[in-house]
Amino acid sequence: MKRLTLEEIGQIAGVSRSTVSRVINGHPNIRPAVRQRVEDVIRQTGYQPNSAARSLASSQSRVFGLVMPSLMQSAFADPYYPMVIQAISHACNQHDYTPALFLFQTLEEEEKTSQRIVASGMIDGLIVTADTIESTFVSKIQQYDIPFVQIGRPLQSSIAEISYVDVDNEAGAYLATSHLIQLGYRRIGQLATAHNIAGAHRDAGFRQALADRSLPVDESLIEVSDFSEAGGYDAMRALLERGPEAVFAHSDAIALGAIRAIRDRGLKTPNDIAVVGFDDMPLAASADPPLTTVRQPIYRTGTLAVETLIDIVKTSPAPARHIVLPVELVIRASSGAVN
Amino acid sequence: MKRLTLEEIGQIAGVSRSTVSRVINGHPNIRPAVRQRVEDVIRQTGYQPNSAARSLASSQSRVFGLVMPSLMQSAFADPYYPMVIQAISHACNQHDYTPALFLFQTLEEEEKTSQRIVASGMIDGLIVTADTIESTFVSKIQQYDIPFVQIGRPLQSSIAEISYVDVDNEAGAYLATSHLIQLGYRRIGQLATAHNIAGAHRDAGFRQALADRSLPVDESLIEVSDFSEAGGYDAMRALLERGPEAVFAHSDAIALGAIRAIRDRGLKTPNDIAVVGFDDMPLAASADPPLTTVRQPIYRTGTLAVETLIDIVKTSPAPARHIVLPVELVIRASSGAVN
DNA sequence: ATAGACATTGAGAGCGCTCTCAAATTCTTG
DNA sequence: CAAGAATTTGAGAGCGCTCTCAATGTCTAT
Repeated sequence: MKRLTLEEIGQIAGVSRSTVSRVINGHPNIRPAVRQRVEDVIRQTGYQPNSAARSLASSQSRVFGLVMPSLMQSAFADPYYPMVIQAISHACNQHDYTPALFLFQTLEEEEKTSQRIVASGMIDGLIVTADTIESTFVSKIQQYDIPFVQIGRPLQSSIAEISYVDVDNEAGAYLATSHLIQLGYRRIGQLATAHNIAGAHRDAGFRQALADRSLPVDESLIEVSDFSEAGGYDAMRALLERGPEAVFAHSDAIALGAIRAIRDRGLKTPNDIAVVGFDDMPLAASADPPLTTVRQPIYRTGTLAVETLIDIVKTSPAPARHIVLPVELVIRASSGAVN
Repeated sequence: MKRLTLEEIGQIAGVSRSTVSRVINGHPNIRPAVRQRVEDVIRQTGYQPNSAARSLASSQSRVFGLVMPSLMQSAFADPYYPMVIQAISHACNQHDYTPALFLFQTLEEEEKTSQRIVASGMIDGLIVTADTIESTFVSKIQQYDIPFVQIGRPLQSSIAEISYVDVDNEAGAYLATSHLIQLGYRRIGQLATAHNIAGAHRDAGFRQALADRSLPVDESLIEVSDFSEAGGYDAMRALLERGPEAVFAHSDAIALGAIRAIRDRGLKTPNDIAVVGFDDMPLAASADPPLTTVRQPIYRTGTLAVETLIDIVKTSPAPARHIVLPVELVIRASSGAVN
C-alpha cells in the first residue's frame, strides 16, 4: 500500500496541495463544496499526513515526553505509577498527542537519553515525575526552553518558576493522623519514606496534627521504609519493639506490609494496633482488614498534568501553573473506627 | 539557546554539511583529523540533529509503538504490564529507540488512534500485547506493512505469519498442576481466566497434567475469574462450596485473593487447601503463606520483544520469529510441599 | 614522475509538509 | 453594472536532514 502525499490527494480531488493542507488543519475560508470533496478523498484513500514532514515544517511534533527519572525497580510495583501512566496515555489520546516514555533506572541511562529528548525537537513538552529529592533532572532541563510540568511538588528553591500538579500530601497526613488521635490513640507511629518530597510533606502533616493537639512527637516511633510491601513489613517489625498503638503509613503497600508484620507477631489490626495508609489503591478496600487510608486522585493528577502542559505549550511563555488537588480520608476497619 | 543546524556545525568546523552528517552517522572514509574536529564542535555546542528532519529524509523515525489494545482498568493493577513496560523502555533506551505508548481503554479510542500510528510514518515498528482473544487490532495492522511483534502467542489461525515472544504457559500450568498431583491432592480446582490466549494455554496445561495421570477433570472445580485479587477472592468463595483440596490459579493476584477467601472461611492454606499461582510477582515471596508459583521471565519477554523488533526492522521482509521462553516452578509454603 | 585506483569531500536534489503572498474568484454596494 | 472589498485558491520558498553523484585529493606502482 503505497503511501500518498498531500500533492496526490490534491490531484485526485482536483485542488492544490495547499487546499488539502487547509482542509486537514481545519482552516477557515474553504468553500464547503471543496472541503467536502477533499474530505471524501481523504476518507476513501485512508490518507494520513506524514508526521515527520509536518513536524519539520511546523516545528512541533505533538509528542509529549513522560519522564520518570531515577526510578527504582520497586517503584513500579506500586500501582501509583501505572495509574499515572494510564491517565496520561488516555489524556494524550484524547488530545491527539502521543506520549513517549522515558524511564530511567540509572543515572547513565538518564544522561545518555535526556539531551536527545530535549534538544532534538522530537518532543513538544515534558511531564516529569519528581520522586527523589536528589534528582537533578528538572534543573537540567530548565536550561532548555522546553515546556514541562512536574507531577509532585518541586523543591522549595525552584517552586516559583516550575509548573506542577500535586496532591495535598500534608493535608492528607494531617487528616490521617488526626483521625487516629480522635480515636484515642496516643502512641502514634509513622512508617515514613525518605528522599521524596511527598514523603516530606506527609511527615510534616503528621507532625502538625500532633502539634495541634499539643502531643509530643516520639522520634523512636518513626521508621523509614521504601514504598514496598516488604519495606513496610520490615519497618513495622522494627517499630513493634517500641509498642505503638497506631501507625500512619506513607503508602497502602507499606500499610499492608505493616498489617502482615502485626499479624505475624500474633497481634491483631486494629484491636492491638491501628493502621492508616495512603493512596487508596484498589487492594485497600479488599485488604484484611479493609484499610483506612487517604485517597488521592491519582488518575486526575495525570489528566491534569497533560491538560496543563497543553495549556503551557499553547500560551507559552506564561507564568508557572500550580495545581494542588485535595485528598480525602476513607475510613474502613483498619483504624478501629468502624467494625 | 538557538538551535543549530548541520550546516552551521559544518561552518564552525570548516567542513560541509555532508561531512558532518557522515560523522554523526558513523560513516567510514572520513579522515581521522576531520572526524575529530567535527566531533569536538558537536560536543562543545551540544548539537543534536533535528529528529523530524532526519525522519523525513531517511523515512525512519527510531520510534517504536507499544500498543496495549482493549486494556481493562484492572489489568494495569497487575504488576505484569508495568514490568513489561519497564523492560521495553529500558531496551529501547539501550538501542536508541524511543517507545511511544498507546493504551486503549475503549474500542473508540483504539479506532481513533490506530490508523494514525500505523500510517503516518511516525513509528518504525509496533510491539503489541495480545490480551483478549477477541481483539482485532493485530488483524487490522497486518494490512499495513509496518513491522510488529506480539507479546503473547497469536491465535492459531494467523500464528505462522506473526512474530511473537511468549512464555510457555502450557508447560507452566502443567508443572504447577503436576506438583499438586504429586503432593497427593486429587480434588484439584482451577481459578481460570477467560478470553485470553495465555489463559487458554494454562487451562490446556492443567488438563494435560491431569490426563497424563489418568485423573478426570472435574469441570465443577473450575471457576473463571479476572486477573485481579478481588476476582480471585470471589471465584474462590464460589469454589469453596465444592470442597477442592488444592487450586491452581492463573495469576498470583488471583491466588492471593483465593488465600484471603480461604482464610475468611476459617480455613488454612495449605493445610486445608493448597494454592499455586502464576507469575512470581514480587509479593508472592512475602505473601502469607509464601506462594508456590510459576515464575515467568516477564522482564526478559519485554527485552526480547524489542530486540526481535529491531531485528525485523533491519532485515525485513523476513520470516516471522517465534520465541517461547521457558518458565519454572517456584516451590514455597502455599502448596504444602515445604513447611 | 605519472597513470590509475582509491579515499575523502562537497554540491544538489529531494523527503512531504506549512505558511506567506499574490492571483483569481466571488460578493457587495452605490 | 462597475469598482472595491472580501473570500478562496495556488505557487513558491523553506524546514534540516540524507543520499547520490561528481569532483578533488592522496596514494601506489611502474
